[in-house]
Amino acid sequence: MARPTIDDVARIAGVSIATVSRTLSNPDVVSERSRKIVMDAINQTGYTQNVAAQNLRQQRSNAVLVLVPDIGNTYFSAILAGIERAASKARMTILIGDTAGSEEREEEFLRYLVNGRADGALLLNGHLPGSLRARLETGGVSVPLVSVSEALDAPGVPHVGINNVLAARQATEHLLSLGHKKIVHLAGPGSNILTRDRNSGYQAAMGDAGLTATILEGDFSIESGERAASVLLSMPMRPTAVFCASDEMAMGLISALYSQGIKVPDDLSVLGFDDIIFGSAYIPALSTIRQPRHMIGEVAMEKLVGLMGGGIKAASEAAPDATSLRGGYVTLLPTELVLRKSTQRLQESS
Amino acid sequence: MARPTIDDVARIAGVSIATVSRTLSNPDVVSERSRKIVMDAINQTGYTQNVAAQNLRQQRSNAVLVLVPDIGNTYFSAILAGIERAASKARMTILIGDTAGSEEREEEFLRYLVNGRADGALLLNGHLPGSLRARLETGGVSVPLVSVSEALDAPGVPHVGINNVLAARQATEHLLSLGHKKIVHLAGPGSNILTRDRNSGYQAAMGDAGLTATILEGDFSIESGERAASVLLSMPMRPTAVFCASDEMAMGLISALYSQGIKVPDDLSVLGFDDIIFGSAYIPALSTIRQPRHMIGEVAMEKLVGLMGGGIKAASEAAPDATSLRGGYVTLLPTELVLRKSTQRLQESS
DNA sequence: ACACACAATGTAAACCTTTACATTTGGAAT
DNA sequence: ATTCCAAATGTAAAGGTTTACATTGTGTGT
Repeated sequence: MARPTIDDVARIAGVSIATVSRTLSNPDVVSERSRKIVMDAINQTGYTQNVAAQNLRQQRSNAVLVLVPDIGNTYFSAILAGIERAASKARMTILIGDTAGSEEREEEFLRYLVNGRADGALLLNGHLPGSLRARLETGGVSVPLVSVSEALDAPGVPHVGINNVLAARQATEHLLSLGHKKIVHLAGPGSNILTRDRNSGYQAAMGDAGLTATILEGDFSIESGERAASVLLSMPMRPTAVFCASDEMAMGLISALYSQGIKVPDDLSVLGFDDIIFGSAYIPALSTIRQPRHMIGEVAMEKLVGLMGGGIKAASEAAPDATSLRGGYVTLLPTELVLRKSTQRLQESS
Repeated sequence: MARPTIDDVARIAGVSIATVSRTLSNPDVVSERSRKIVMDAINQTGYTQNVAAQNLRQQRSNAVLVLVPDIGNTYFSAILAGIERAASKARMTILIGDTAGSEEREEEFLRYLVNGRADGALLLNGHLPGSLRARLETGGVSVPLVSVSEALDAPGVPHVGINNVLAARQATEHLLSLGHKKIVHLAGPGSNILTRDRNSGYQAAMGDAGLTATILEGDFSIESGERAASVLLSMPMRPTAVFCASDEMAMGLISALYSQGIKVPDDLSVLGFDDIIFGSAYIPALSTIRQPRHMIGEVAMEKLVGLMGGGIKAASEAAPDATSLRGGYVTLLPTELVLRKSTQRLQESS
């Protein structure tokens, strides 16, 4: 027997299909009696609405596209968990698209927005291909979009993330307060907006202290942290502290230093960024800047739902101390310095 | 101007909508000339097929549900990356459902299979609610399903994962070969099929060596590794090696031991499981059993696509040395012992 | 010149809902 | 009893495809 349709239910209940549809979508307008009969028929048949038909008729999918550069990366997957949560609260389905660094795949996924597979998108990849940007804004019918974590270079797209310049300044000042003067920043890829912000926060703090800034470019990965170790050690004036733009790089760095006999924090202080879950079990336990990744995801999703005119209740309540800029277009969630064992006061001996 | 439909394209091209549909879905049956005209019209209008209409008509969604216990967990997210990859190759969309341990959410997501949102599912959560199990098999129209990593207790559902008893035996024998005799196994939750398999692999190896097995129950998390440290230290006969059922637990354990002055591997050898990316940057670098998580995901997805009658080419080629049991129902991918620094030969001194 | 086969195209139905609008029903007010 | 109104229900159209079947056109073999 084929899947039951609304007609089957209507026939069994002895009402019209309109009544069946209404008991499901808008129960208040149908009489108590009918509602009961219909529900019985539904239970009896095991009927569920066909979403394809629903989507077709309603011209929306109740789904949102989430574009991530790498779903396997803890940094993103934690944000995804937050997104999932908010989505489920708003009864939305999420379609996760892993671009894997390919612009082609990126475009492919973004087509979901025009072919009706998704009603809006959360962009965690810091990029919106021009080909689609134009298209999405054609005719003034702009698609609900919000950039997450990594801001978009497009104007007018709401954003939720952290204040990277502030966070980097906070990080640098911590190291400064421990007496360090030769502090280098192991940064992310230069093309990155995140990186540019963090660089300027670091530079500002160093400048304020009358010190010279040194930036090493990495790519957030463990390996790039490892590679940084040897260049650090070969520097004419060996630094006493390094502020890494990701916990991964910090770990790679520390472990590579360790195998060359340099101990953290005794010989060198290392500060991470992100506060991924493995930092606390690292040896030494990693001092870092915490990003509220789960909340970033949640807030972003709530914002998107708001944009789509959906009826989620307290979009702002979730993040009581968020900063809003540009008239609410940009939401910056607070970061936190978490002090563990990988940074310490500069030893006078040296 | 509203989104162009197939009618618009047909009108502009001066052909029927059938021809337009055919040039898109089955180009060979339309003449070169028409194809050209139609494509021009498509480019001119920016037409894309409406998926809702397509799904409705074709009675399928080309989407699969992927049920995970926790999307934020690296273990799963790496598998997801593999799934994504294979899905994209097969031009399938994946819907990731994070059950977050709630059976209610689990059921909610599984309803996707009956309401037409998804055509099949990949189950990474080791569980299929009875309420739906019956329903899915009603009328012999069973839904394409494959369990991944954690086998299902349901019969007849294809599975792809690793040979946990073999892997655990391999792990234990490694420790044995280093001269250890007092080896305890820090296991996962007892309810878990994975755990039961690994336990028996460990027990078998210990039995073969004429040694007594000791199992400590954990839950795969860093914290449960930390907690294990104190119970390990308070054991009458302190073990010289511990085999952990996850890298997370291994790290938690090592770090908690470290803060109590016990050094790994000098005072105690620790072997992990999974080979998550952070193991190599850990101090000491973690010896572990590698699970080919990316490939597990890929193979699982390919298998599912096969079940759905889809036309993916070489489903088996991806995993040349996989073991197939029960007539292809169970695919077990090879694990690998990766030796790093956290295990070493038992020092005779003690 | 004709029949025939085959390729290309077109027509129209079907997929399953939601919802604007029309109709019915029952009761209240006159 | 009649009129009117509101609540409940029903009817039918619309949403955009795919595809079975029908039709048209073109060339081949006689």
